[in-house]
Amino acid sequence: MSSVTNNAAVEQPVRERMPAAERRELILGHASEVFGRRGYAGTTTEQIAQAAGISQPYVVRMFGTKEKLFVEVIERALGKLTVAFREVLRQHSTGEIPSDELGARLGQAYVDLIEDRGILMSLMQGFIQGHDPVIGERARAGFLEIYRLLRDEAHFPADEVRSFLADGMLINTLLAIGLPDNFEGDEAATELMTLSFGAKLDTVLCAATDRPPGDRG
Amino acid sequence: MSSVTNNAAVEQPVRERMPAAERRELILGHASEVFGRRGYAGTTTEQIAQAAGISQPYVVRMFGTKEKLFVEVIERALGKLTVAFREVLRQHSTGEIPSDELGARLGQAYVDLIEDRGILMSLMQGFIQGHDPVIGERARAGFLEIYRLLRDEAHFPADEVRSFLADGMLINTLLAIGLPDNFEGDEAATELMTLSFGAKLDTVLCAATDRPPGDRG
DNA sequence: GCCTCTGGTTATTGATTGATTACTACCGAG
DNA sequence: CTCGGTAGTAATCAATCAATAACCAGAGGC
Repeated sequence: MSSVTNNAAVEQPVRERMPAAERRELILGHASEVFGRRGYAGTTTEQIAQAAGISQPYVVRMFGTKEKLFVEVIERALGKLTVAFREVLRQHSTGEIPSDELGARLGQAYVDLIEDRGILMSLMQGFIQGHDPVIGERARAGFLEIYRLLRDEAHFPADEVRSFLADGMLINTLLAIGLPDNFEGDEAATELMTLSFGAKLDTVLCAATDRPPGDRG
Repeated sequence: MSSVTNNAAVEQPVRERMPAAERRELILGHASEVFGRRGYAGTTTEQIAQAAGISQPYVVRMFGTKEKLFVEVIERALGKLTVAFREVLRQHSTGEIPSDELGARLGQAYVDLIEDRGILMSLMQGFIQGHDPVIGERARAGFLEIYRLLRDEAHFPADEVRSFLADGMLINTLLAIGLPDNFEGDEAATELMTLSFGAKLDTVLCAATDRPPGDRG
């Protein structure tokens, strides 16, 4: 054995074997992030592979095609979103949350999702891809699914649902243009973000720069 | 003169020479539409060329690079948006529009822009491209420009501006997922679109299917 | 009638990129 | 121990695409 081989053995195998299901979820997580940042067409399977620390062909083979991977990504994001909402609804149904707080709590649940930016951004990238026959179909269905959930399960008046969704789309857009990462103290940007992100502002700004919460530099 | 030549003269030359400035604007218009539908990375210069009825290299040579073309497209969209808003503000300053109607009129001006879908959609595609160093920079600056216009020139309270922008982003998202073209009578979709597009609903649905306004098929 | 500027075109190329193929390594069961 | 299934990789390919180069045509001044 050469010393090189010895070294390789000593330096901890960064890539270890992993059960397929676990690897799959790991890829989906990284794909969410990359797709969310660069969009469907703007992302290469190679970029996702690098983010996940594996080879490009493995990404493709595990999901069949890039398109199928993307659909799974937005399906997963949609799932996480509805789970978060339904959890709030469950707490409401058990009396843990009074009716006059339900709206605020659902809003809070949405804003909390900002922390995993991949979820909201990849969803938004799915929405913007509405012209695509496959992706668009899922995007529309997903959007309406959320609409119905808020109207029929949370029993919000239709226009309140509309307003709720509008606020969500503004949040998505502000994240998409990268305002928290590039506002550089701009007064208008700060004001708009304060109004839009509310109590979560700190978290949003820290996620951008990797500073601990509370540190305004 | 041969009869062929005569024919050609009669059948209007589909491609005639055109002053550069005019050709430029024509390309920008078609590029808005295609970029707006398929996104920056998802659009090829060839698709834009075909839409504009010219060759692909001509598109590239006229704008230098695909990226520069895209930046010009969102710059143009931003321009049309601010012109529309400032026209309302001008009418307000001359007393043609009372103060208590200003918000509704600005909203109307935005919704009116739906008719040229390329404008709103290409802008949105610019927003979603926020990670790009060149495009993102322009997208952020443009968004904040609109924010300041509404706050400092229309004198809206900050939270009303936020709410106004949120409504706009919802409209953009509904158009992006292609809901007006693919709702197929879905009750929830109809309700949401009615609330979001208001009086412009007819126009939106007709632009989708090329039916004259009023015809609900 | 020639010349040149403007408004185009065709042909081509070098890089990317999603996908396929064929191979290797590890691990647990019998 | 070996055999098969699972978890991967390296090598390669066929398309696609933005960009460049080289060329062509009409119109108008001189």
